[in-house]
Amino acid sequence: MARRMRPTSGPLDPRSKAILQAVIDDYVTTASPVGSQALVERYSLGVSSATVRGVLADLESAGLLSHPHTSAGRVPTDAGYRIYVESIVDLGAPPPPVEQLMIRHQFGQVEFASEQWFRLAATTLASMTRSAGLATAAKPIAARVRRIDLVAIQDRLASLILVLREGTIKQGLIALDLPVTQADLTRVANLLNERLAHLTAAEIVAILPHLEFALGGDDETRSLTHRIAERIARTVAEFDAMRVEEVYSDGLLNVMEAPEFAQSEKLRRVFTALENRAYLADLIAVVTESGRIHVFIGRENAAAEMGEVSLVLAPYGQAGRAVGVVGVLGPTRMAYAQAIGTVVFVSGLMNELVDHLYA
Amino acid sequence: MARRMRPTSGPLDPRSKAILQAVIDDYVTTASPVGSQALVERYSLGVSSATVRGVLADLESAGLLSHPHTSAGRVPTDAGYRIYVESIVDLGAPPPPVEQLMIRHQFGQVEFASEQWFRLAATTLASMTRSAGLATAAKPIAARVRRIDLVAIQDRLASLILVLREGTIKQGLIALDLPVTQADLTRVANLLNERLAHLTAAEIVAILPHLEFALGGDDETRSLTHRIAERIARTVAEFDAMRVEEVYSDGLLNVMEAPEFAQSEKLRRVFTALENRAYLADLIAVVTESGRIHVFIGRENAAAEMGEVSLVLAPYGQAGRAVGVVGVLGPTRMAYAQAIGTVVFVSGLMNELVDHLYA
DNA sequence: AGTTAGCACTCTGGCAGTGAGAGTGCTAAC
DNA sequence: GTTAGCACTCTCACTGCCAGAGTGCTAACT
Repeated sequence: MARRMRPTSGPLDPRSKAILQAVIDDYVTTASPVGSQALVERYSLGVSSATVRGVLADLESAGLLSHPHTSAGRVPTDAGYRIYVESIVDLGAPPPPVEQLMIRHQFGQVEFASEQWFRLAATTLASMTRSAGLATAAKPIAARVRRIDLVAIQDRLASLILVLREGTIKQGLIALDLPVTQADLTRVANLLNERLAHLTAAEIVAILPHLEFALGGDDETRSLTHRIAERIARTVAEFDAMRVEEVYSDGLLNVMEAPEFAQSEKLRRVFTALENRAYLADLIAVVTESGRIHVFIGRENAAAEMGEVSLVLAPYGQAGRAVGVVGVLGPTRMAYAQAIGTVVFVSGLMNELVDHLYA
Repeated sequence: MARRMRPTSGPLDPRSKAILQAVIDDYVTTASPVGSQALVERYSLGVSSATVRGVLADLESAGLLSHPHTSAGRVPTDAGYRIYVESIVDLGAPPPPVEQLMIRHQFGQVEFASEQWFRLAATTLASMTRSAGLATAAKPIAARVRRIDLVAIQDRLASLILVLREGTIKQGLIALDLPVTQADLTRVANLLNERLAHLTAAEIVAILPHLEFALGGDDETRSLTHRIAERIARTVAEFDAMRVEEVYSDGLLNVMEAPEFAQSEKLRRVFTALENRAYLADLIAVVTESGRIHVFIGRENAAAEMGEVSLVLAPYGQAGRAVGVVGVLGPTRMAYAQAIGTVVFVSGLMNELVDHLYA
């Protein structure tokens, strides 16, 4: 039985690989353990069920398949999925051209640089993969101010509205020492727009000392302008420091439909993991830093709640300027090829949109 | 057996009412059908289990209780809950003073007129009632423009930023016939701010014809200004026409924990109903129009997916100016008294905030 | 050597049967 | 009108049982 002696770490011979792939394909569609007979019937492997049984036993001792119980078929382990994913990660199965066209069309109709991009990305991913779709906004490394506006709310209360280059709008309140009119605020806003447009937080801080001298007007106006400029710098810096602003998700219902989540307890764990976004933020950081697509499979996830789901996440945007993440979340038993192809496609689309924004 | 002959439509005698209430209280906490013995043990009803059995049989034939099977205890029907709710709807059980104080404090820390209000309301309701919390923004009947800003994006593309009195920010793109600079746009924005501030959509439309004459500047600027003013009127009108902008929700996980949703199929139906927001929008319309708290119990809901959940929804705001809705969603087996008390309390808080905004 | 047919073995899932427990409805006495 | 007593019903958990599916092993075959 030299076969059984093969070191578990070595690369798989083609036949074993084909059979592993067949097991995974079958299990992904049927959701039930797959036996040797079913394999020879459904896939043209060119060998008998007895031979397949031998290979299955090998794959199991290599840790790629598992056995719910003696007389059940085989189920892929996370390691098995891993091997499978490694062999397809570079390409996946891209969506059919017709769908690609449809989706391009939809993206064309959505407003420039608005949060609708990300919602649409999540929705598209969800409906194409029948899993949950995830998307984060493209977050600039160092955001730049595009436009500043000040709105009088009450005597001593103003609202600061900050439009960043990437289209993000930040709003905040400013309490004032002295009563001001909308006209005062408009004047200050115009001044600030002149001086601060296109600057980053650091650049604003750098010119703060020079700002006061450059300004005309009375003492109060100068001090007010200075305070607001500081506030703007702080707001932009806070935005820069945020790891992930928000994760848009859609199609969580698709995940609920998977038979493995029929007992709502498991489902609950997944939702809990998603609701506390810290873990997701970690994964997103990994993906953006590496700059390439990642597949996180089941228990490979550090978070125990994620033990039965997989994530396919891809970064998009321009490294060093603005990056975001799109991806899908589904049961470990996921159609990885399709999921990877779709995520790659959508991240490509988002790349184009970001390029357009920075052109 | 005169007892059994009582017309089912008549008002309940005090003892029956007390027993119905005991059944509901017990069932709400234990989630399992309650029998006559359990009732006499746990509640001081002053009568024997045999008597209670008689009353239970009456309540059942009146359609207020039901019987999963011969030898199980009683379970309240939707009609039973309805009777119960009618008797407490005016007051409910307000949250304990300590909690009230804590929540007031939290609301005090949140920014004025921002969406954080509504998120906080939903979160607060969720954690206090251990159900899902819901909240919509206070939607003005006729929104007024507070501030207009125009940002140059590209040569012939500008972004319109519209701040409404209620704090809502609307953003939209405007394609331009001729290339313009940010300076041009700023000039136009200043003009528009002068003329359109504090106006409603209808009022803007009314002054549109006079706008052009009043303006100086060249033909192009005049036509641009006119076009943007039209666009503003349209945007505000669209906002007015929207029934419900967004429903913030939190604590859906709490609902997942209820034993009646252990099979995820039922859960899925509820989520589906919430995801397609049309039905929720209907309910919200009912509540805002009536101006009072509403309890929608189980199958009373027209939407079949909602057959196993109840909603407690209360309006807040100022009738005729701006109204929104807060509430909770939970299993039919819900602690109605607590839920009603909490919703009333939170809607009161939101009232104060709105009053402050319009003061 | 690798492959295959045959076969004994194991384990699950569904089904019927059983008994304890809970709760009812009815009746007769208070 | 209320209560005690009791026969009755129905569920739930447990058991034993059987068919079916799938395995692992061995011996024969190419």
